Amino acid sequence: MDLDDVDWQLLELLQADARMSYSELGRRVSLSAPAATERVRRLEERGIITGYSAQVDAEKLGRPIAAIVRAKVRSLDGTRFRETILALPQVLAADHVTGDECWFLRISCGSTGELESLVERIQRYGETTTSLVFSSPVRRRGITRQN
Amino acid sequence: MDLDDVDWQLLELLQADARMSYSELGRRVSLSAPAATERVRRLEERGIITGYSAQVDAEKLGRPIAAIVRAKVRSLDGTRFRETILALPQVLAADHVTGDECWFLRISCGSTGELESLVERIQRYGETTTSLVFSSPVRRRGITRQN
DNA sequence: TATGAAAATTACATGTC
DNA sequence: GACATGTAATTTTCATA
Repeated sequence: MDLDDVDWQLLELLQADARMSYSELGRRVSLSAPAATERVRRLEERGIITGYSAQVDAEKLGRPIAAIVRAKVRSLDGTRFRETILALPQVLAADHVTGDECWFLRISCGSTGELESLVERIQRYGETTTSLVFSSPVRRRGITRQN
Repeated sequence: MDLDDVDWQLLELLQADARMSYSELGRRVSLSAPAATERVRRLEERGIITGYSAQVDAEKLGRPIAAIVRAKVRSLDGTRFRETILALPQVLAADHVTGDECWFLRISCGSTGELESLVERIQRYGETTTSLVFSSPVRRRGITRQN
């Protein structure tokens, strides 16, 4: 997609700290603030930067249970599954993948009881396998330039 | 953790757009800019907000292959596994979970060849199961107040 | 609320094809 | 000469004591 060194630096800086000011970004990449601003604007426009989000500690927000639920969903039920399950607030991420167990859901909830009823709802669409998350040593590594 | 309505609103706003200015945040929650700033500062200080990051499109950055690799790692090899595998730039996330297949790795790479050699490296620590990601209909839902 | 800093906007310069 | 991309200068908005 034809990015130069400065674009990659900006991407890395913004993946590490999305609230960094344009002035500071400019300073770090040795560019004036307007030039840095324009670079970032173009990265957004091209769809390379898709958004900016605060990361929060789910545990501190009263949701200590994290789980990965894998589900086998029959293709006929796919639409309803997407409409109902994927819309639930406990579903933080959902990947449609190859193989027999075709959905991977990342779940966050307040108690094992809540997880239980959630899994039961998912099971109306097919078999599930649930794994509780002990820890996530790598949380969200940024995409870096691959040499 | 004793958050009020305004704190939750700020969390939702910042999870949706981490670059929103304090003035704008204040406007949205009917607070002065300094008051909003102080609220956010406290959320950071309390560890509720852990950071801010730009989201990027891996595909547009030349990494069209996303995969979930599940690995069975013998506990004796755990330390070396953490040191070597979890440090790789292709590993975007890693969860240590309950059950036999004790690691879930989210992989992003440029080609199936790259994925292959990565999986081979992981297999030195134990058996793996790899699923290619077709799509991720839910990418990173924010944590919202649960009623 | 007041001050300095940063963002947005405008105009202008430079380099590349 | 036209376009992309940068700096400089100015005004408005924002951050922060």
